[in-house]
Amino acid sequence: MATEIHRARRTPTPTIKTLAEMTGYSIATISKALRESPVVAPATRDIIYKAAREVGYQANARGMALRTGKSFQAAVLMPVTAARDYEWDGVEYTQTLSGISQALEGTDYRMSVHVIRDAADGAEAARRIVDQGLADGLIFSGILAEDPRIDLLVAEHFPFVSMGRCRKDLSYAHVDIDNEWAAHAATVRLIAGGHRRIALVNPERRLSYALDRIDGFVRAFREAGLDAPMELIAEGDLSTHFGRKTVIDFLQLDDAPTAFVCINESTTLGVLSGLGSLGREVGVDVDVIAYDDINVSAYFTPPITTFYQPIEVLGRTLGQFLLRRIEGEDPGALRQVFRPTLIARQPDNLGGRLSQS
Amino acid sequence: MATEIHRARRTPTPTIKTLAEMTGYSIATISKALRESPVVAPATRDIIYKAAREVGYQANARGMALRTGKSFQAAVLMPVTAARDYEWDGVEYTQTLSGISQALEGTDYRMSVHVIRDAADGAEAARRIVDQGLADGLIFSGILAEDPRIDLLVAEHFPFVSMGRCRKDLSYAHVDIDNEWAAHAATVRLIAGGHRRIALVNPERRLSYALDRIDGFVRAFREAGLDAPMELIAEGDLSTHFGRKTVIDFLQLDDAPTAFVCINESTTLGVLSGLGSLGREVGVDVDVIAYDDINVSAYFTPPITTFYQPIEVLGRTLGQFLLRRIEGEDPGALRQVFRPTLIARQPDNLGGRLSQS
DNA sequence: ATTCGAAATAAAAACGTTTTTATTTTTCTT
DNA sequence: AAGAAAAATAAAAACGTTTTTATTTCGAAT
Repeated sequence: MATEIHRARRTPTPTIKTLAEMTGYSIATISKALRESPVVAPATRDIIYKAAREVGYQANARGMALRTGKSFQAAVLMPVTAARDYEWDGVEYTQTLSGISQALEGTDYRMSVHVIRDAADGAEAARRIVDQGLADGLIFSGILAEDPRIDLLVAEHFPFVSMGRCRKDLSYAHVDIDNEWAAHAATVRLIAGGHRRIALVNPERRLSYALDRIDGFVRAFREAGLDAPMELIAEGDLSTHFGRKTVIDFLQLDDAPTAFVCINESTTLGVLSGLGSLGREVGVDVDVIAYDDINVSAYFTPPITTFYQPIEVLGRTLGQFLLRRIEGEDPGALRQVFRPTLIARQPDNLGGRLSQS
Repeated sequence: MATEIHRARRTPTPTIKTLAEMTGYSIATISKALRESPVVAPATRDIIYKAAREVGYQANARGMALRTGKSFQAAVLMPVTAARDYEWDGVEYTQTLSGISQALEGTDYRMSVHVIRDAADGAEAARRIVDQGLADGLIFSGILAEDPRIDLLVAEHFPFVSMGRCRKDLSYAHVDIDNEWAAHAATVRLIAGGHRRIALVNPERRLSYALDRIDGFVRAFREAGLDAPMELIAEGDLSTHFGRKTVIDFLQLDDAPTAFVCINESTTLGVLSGLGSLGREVGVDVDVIAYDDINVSAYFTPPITTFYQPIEVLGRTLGQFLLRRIEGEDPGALRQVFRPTLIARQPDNLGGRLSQS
């Protein structure tokens, strides 16, 4: 049997050298022309472009990378729950990645994803990316009140954009959801409905946005001249299990909550599951306001009032900001805080009904 | 004000040249020693390794890439729904990515994610990855009965592993879930429970696993000496909306189904939502068997019987297979089909109860 | 008409590897 | 002890760019 020819190269992939031979110019001129350098004569530029198009020239990323020291990679740290038994942890990353990738489209940058299991893991990954030059920029979320990654990257002058803000006063590019505002709005709404015992189903306190939400929650009570029920702030991971457990625990209290503000869709499902098990009905016995990550609250039974913020938009902004950071733009100019929109699906006036009886 | 020094290099990152100077050997020997080439004397190797450890030498990926023509990237095509109104979809992809990344840990490979919006997009991405050498291997899912990506990659001898099998008789590395078996098992279970009118909530027929599931569905009926109700096979995207719509449509039929076999968790939620709207109760009026992607069916009200397959394991296998493919291993040896386990949470014997009345 | 300076292009070096080829050193054979 | 073969190492080339430095060309000024 004849030897098989693997991957027979039809034409040896065109390089800058190919173009040099085609046009008679030197490779230096070719390079400059393609980079739109002003030193090369317009006429020459045109000729070179034409040749490039003709053979379908694509700059070799590896050559560029070696010479420039860049990697043309935008790294994203993607958190994945470390739990052995996987539970939906409500971390909706596909949309984020989609948004980032949209922003990167048409540029020389590719998106590389680094899975991290916890905060320490994330810090280590950031360190590695910086030290080994694995990427030219970094995007990450799950920002801690004191986040070592932000400290590191700011100190190293490494381009990055965080999804979320830490509590330190540093200048860095970021995109965030206005959690303080949203928690405030949700709580105000429930207080207006007559609720006084409102539970906040919240993430762990070391997460920066957990604190933001507590701030908003407390402010709503304060503005109503009430004391916020701090003992009704549950702290945990974002799993469905946590939502369920919280409801079951809290409803055993003497002075049980009549309403729940949930952190995300995953916990909301758990809250509904818990209420179902206890025979309580949403909108009748208890009110729930949630955060809609994946646009599915409409399908819960009953549909739940939520705050909605399309994550893909955040992702796109993250990507755009990162590109600008990599270009050297000042981080101070690159910040955006989104306010989610309220989608009312429940009257949230259980309290009102209660007081009538 | 003095000029600020950005990223002051403490020590200029050690290269192979640094080691050459340290040890007195030539860079050629250093390279060979680090690559564990047998031509270099063991004693020399030790000296070089020691020096490498001492300065914390890390091979420069860009240099390696240029010289070897490799990219040290494992590309993953991640499908994201093109729908404007985002619906729960692809939530389980984070688990896949996590598994792949686990397999890549400790190797020189990084994971780059390419978001694709539809099948055509995917084919184009694959083409680009091959032509531009963007990666050394490729992983993708959402396999069509006739998948152009598989055709392309097989023809190009490009290393890849698919999550799912196409219907053509080709030799290629793949990982899959035994959908035929699972659909069969679910249907058998419902038939045994007394159901005759069983609906299959299925993905579009051009997807290979949609056909597998139909095969299993039909086989279960045939083995029971019955005709499969082909008119009760609903075809659509995997959205929650689709699940809901299917239920509402089907329950208007004269000869409406008494049971539903669902494709995934998202559609299941839609099915439950639909049943809720119609005032039907799961386990009383209708039985449902689902596929559990993200382990939350236990939290539905009521909990739903599901087939469960930890996606992360699939991801890990995908990654491992890809590495072996890149090493040049024969694709014929790299195939694995997983059978999900049944988690019974409902008796599924509504039919039995019906026939008693 | 020379010379000068600017504009355009070419040549050469460099980025950090791996690999091929060449050279030196060692070991063995007689 | 000389020579050949084998082992170990060194030198050089190459991968495809970008960038710095050098050279050529051309028009303008004297």
